[in-house]
Amino acid sequence: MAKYPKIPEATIRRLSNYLKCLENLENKNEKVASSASLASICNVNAAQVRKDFAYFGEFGIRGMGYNVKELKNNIKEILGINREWRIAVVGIGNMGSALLVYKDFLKQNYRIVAAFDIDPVKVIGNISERMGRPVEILHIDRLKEVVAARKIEIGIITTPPQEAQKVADLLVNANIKGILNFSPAPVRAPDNIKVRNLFFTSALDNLVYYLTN
Amino acid sequence: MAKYPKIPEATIRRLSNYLKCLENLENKNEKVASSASLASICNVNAAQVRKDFAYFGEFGIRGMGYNVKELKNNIKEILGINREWRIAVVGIGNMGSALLVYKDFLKQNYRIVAAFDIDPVKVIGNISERMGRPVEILHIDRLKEVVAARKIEIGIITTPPQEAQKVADLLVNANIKGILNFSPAPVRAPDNIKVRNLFFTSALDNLVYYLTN
DNA sequence: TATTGTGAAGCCTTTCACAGCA
DNA sequence: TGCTGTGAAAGGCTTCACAATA
Repeated sequence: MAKYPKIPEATIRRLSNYLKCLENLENKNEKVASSASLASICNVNAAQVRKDFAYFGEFGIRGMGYNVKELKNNIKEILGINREWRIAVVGIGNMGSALLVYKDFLKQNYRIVAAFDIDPVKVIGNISERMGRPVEILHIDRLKEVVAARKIEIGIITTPPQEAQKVADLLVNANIKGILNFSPAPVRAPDNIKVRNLFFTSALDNLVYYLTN
Repeated sequence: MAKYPKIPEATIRRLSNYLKCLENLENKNEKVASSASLASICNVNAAQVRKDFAYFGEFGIRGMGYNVKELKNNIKEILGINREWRIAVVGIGNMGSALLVYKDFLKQNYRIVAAFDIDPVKVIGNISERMGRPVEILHIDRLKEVVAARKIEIGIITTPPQEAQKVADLLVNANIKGILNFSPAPVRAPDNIKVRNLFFTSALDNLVYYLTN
């Protein structure tokens, strides 16, 4: 732990973005990117780009720029995503089902290795089977057992909002390390568990604010 | 426009969060919330909460706190979401279909009034029909016409990443005002169009960074 | 008395400007 | 020459501490 000195949170957020942009450049067969070109793609200042990287090392070549592939790998290592992360999805409705087959997770080494619902039989009949059922849907009662057996570290919540906190508690009890909550009700967990609440409406709210003001 | 003075971007982001927390409190029949209680739920400093609101007016009662319902309405007005916003979803795969029936959008006055795909016939046979088809799936060629006819202001992109920029260009051409991109490829648009790229993996990347470091 | 609203201080982040280097 | 890496300056945000007040 504490592999790096104190890094601005905003820098960490931007790293993910740089990564997506670099993958894009790689797909276009671009080998090199300058801080200026990355900055323009990501809507930030070029000095910001250089400073963000400089927290972690000297990744660039003066007079040249950054090697796209190398920089990509460096960012992955910084973020800790240069290895597989095993994930459980809880709540296999429409959104949960969509995530089970979401292609970008696979590409990024995020592996959904278990799926849970309160009513797996119904779910299989309704949605998941039609999507090719990438993982078996299990009853929520088996959460703790399966999280341990399959070495799952992250839980994604895609239940209705009324169930979200209950599921979060179950995940904590199952010794999960981190929770990503897609349901529209904020969930809490003890301080040693990292929680991210991702509200779809927040992205729209933000957009709308800047459209209005 | 410019209804308010210069507000920190972070404040706008937090307002959405306060709103979700207030809705939660309202569901629990809480009538009043103090800056301290909101702060603890939202993991911010109490002075921060008060300052965030103070940019826009005096919403609280000294010695008492904030009236949950009033504060909720004030935030909605600030964000500009105290009216209906009409939305088109482009790309009706698993994620697009899930958004078409996403309940929290309805609750928040976000109305998906059109859905587009390159192959509406196939989509209807595959996914959307099974979800009760809340809106008719139209061919992407009709985008511009339908955006105008239905007074659509926001476009959501849920296509595969290779198509995302093309769709963004079509939305711009259709005189959309804002774009929310759910595909994992960043899209760009002229400065007068507001764009938000929402990458699911970014939320995981962030979580993983703090799990690792 | 309890809690808001807020000026001022402190801290953190961004940007500038240029030295350093391939 | 051109672009990175970085110290210093500028700017912005958060927190403190307390006056205001229901």
